[in-house]
Amino acid sequence: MGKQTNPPVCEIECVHADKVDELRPVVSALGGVGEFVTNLADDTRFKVLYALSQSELCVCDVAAVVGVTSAAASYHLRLLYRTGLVDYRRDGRLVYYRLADEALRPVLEAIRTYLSR
Amino acid sequence: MGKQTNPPVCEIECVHADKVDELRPVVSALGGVGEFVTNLADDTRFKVLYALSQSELCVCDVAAVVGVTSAAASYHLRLLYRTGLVDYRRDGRLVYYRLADEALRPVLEAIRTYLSR
DNA sequence: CAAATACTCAAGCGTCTGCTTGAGTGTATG
DNA sequence: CATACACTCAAGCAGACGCTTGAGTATTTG
Repeated sequence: MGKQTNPPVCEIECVHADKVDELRPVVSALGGVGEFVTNLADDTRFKVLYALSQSELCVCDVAAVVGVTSAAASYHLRLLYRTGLVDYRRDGRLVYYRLADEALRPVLEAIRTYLSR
Repeated sequence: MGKQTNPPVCEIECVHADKVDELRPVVSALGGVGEFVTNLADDTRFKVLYALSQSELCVCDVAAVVGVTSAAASYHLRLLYRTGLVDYRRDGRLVYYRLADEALRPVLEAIRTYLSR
């Protein structure tokens, strides 16, 4: 028989190995993308970030703007805080969240621009 | 009884209703974000897109650059094709993928800039 | 100090999704 | 025409993830 039905698909670089060799380091340098991109990934989280890029907001307001429960908003805000994308300050009973890094703004704007293309 | 342990958390806009009323329509106008952001979301898919923004590549090359099997690369490329982010051309046995929309490039660049901040 | 409020936390659920696997398609080659 | 190759497809699985729920914390208020 010797019927190799399914070889490992393609083990070597098929076409220009030069291009591959050139791009591979660049792309793997993007390694840390993970946390950041993953956070942008989610619909709700992107909306939260975009809202915060427009104005500092408390959890309830974020929930109202985005259209989820406060618990859900809190869940996402905590996630974003843990990955350093947002920061907060406490004022009495209220907790106000804001973008942690101004560098985020152009990214959000670039995406919004693309979306309204 | 009568112990309301867990009311729906916060049913009304707690703070500035004006801000909320202002932002809500803007944010829900982002509604269609879904497909696009979700596609950017994934680590692998972002790398694929970034690689394609640098050069047209066949599936095997994408796989080699990004570091996944050809089947996995094909899976992501098909996904990206179905949402209109990439396009392809066939040349003999090889299938070359490329960005479908130049408007994507600034978005990818904005993210990369942020990442190398 | 007790009650109310704004939020956080941890556990759990249902769902989604990235990747594998094995088969199938289209193209080139001997 | 048979074989090899590059890629696609569909099914399936394991792990991840969004959101809910109910309890817990910090702060204000009567």
